[in-house]
Amino acid sequence: MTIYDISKKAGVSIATVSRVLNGSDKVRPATRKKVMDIIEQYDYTPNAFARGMGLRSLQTVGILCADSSDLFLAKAVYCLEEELQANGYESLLCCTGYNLDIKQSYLNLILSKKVDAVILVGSNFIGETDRENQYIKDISAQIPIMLLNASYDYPNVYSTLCDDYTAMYEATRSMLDAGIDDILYLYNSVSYSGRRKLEGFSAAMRERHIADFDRRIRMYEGDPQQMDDIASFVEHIARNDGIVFHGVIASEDPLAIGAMKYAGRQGLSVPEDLSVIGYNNSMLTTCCTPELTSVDNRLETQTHQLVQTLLGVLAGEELPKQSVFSGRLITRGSTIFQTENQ
Amino acid sequence: MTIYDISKKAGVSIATVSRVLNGSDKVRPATRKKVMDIIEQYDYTPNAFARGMGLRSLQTVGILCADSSDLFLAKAVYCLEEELQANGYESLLCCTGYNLDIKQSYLNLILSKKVDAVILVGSNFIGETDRENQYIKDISAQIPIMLLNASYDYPNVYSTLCDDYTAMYEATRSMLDAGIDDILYLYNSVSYSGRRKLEGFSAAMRERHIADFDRRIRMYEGDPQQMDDIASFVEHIARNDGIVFHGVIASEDPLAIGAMKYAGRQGLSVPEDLSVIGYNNSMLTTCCTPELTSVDNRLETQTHQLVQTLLGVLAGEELPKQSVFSGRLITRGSTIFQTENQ
DNA sequence: ATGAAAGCGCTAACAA
DNA sequence: TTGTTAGCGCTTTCAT
Repeated sequence: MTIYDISKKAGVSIATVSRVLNGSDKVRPATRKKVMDIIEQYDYTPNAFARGMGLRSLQTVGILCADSSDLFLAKAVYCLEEELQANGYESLLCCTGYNLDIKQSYLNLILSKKVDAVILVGSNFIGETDRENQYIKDISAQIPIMLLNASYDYPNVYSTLCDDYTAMYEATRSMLDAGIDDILYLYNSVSYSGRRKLEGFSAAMRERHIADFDRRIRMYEGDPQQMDDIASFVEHIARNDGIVFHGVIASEDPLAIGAMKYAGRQGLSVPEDLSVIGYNNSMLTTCCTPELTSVDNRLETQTHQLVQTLLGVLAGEELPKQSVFSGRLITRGSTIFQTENQ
Repeated sequence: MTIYDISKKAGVSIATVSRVLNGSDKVRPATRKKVMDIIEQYDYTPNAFARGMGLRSLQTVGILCADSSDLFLAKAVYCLEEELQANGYESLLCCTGYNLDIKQSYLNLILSKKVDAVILVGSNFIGETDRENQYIKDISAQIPIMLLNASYDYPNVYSTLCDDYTAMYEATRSMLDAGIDDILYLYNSVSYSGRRKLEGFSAAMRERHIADFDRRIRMYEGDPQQMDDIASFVEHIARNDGIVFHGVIASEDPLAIGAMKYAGRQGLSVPEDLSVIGYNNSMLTTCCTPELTSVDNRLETQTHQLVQTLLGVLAGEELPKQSVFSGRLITRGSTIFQTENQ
């Protein structure tokens, strides 16, 4: 069923059908109705490809994320899709995995679909070297790039993120203020955001002149969904490396949960013997006992802002290149201290 | 940059460029190289829409899921994407929400993109009435429909699912065998799969002649990611409705976690005072203390099977309309009984 | 092995 | 208000 078939059946030209389809106001109501009836009767849907051939926008944005089964990324994608849809945009999602080459080819692919913009979800799309980020420059020459939870300063690239550095700095300060200074820092990603968190932690520790704090910074390289493996990893640090700690700060909630699990195995009680802070304020924080204190990076606020910025950019407005939100520590049972925030 | 530009620069015709692009073997190696060099030099990617105009397959399948932030659905989508990509297919994801009308329009949308097939993830795409499922019939006339975790008997519709009825029946039996027969059954969805689980539970209870067991079947209608709300819901059942129970079986892990949280609040210990069984064997099962016994519905096995079936169907093979896997109970600390399965 | 040319289904000038 | 027509970029016969 094509526009030709419809036009024939309706006794009008294809242009008129096209006008009806695109909601042009230059169609007589009677004509419109006649055409609409045929369209509905035959349940006709215009071919998206033929339509895409025209030059105009397709009201579509590409969303790339490394791993849609990651709790944080999945929620981000969901919020973005919802928000975009509410504003009349479709979204095209690709999960790229964590390999940069693949990312690049996915981006080309998505570009070939004439998206109006692309959203890169998560900070692992930004590398440390210029060469790694070249692909961003290339693409931004064609369409706007929106970064969620990452930052890159370049024309036509817009960043929305949480100030992970300060959030982590303050979370660390809270723990230090509670008198705990032998803190194990767990992380599992060296992405932009991962590095910022680590820097925030280090800054707070250095400021308080905590000796050898970097001996207690450990990277977990296993599957972050396997709490048992994480617990074993922590156990190994405590036992084999002889590291003593009364606090754990993790760059992701699952790592923190793993640390709590370790505590459980050792008969240590949380928070009396071990204080634990996670990051992302995900659903997991309320699944464990005690509940997990965690940094809320205001994902929904971020996705909302990102889409608003995107709409503005597409409308040709001048908008800030970077929108930074503050994180906030949500205090729950896994820490003994209180903070001034709710 | 179009195929014309490339052909001009390479000094060949567009047909030759097209052949190179599509890996035809009717191109002299020297010519191929000449063209490839230009393509790479200009980082040219063919326009997907123009390409889509031709009648052939675009090697794309549409994936629809209600809510990509749901732990189970997100993982399913991820596994499917991965598996499809490994087999040279792209995927187009749409999150539809739980409203049927929207589903329908999404499906039309996805169809207009000439996908080779569509995968419906989760059982909430199948309604109870014929009218609700009419859209499936319509679409299956055009392309194959793959159902994950749902079943519908119709030509060109292929189902891959877990036998939720039996899995839940056996889980219930396990609990009954352990001497617990005042069981609270929590659920939050009346989807096909939700109904099957409930039927399995009821069958086991009826078989043992448990009196009034249906008084302890309760539907939670709030946000399933809010453990606290779930806990309050359970508390309400216990207190206001005066229901006594020493076991909880839930149709989803989060509901079970909520029940454990309720137990924690009441000073009840799990599993001594309350045995709890969840469903899906998600990441959450190892986040709580004690860990949650849960039914593993073998998601990865299912997604693998689904994609294999899909590839076969697209290749014109004759394949079973329905692939059913058995669930298995993974016993963890939230129950006292042991089962024979690992 | 390569090129010329006819569509694919639609949009958007331009005419009427 | 409606119709005619020229592309959009590519694939695919059909010639050569």
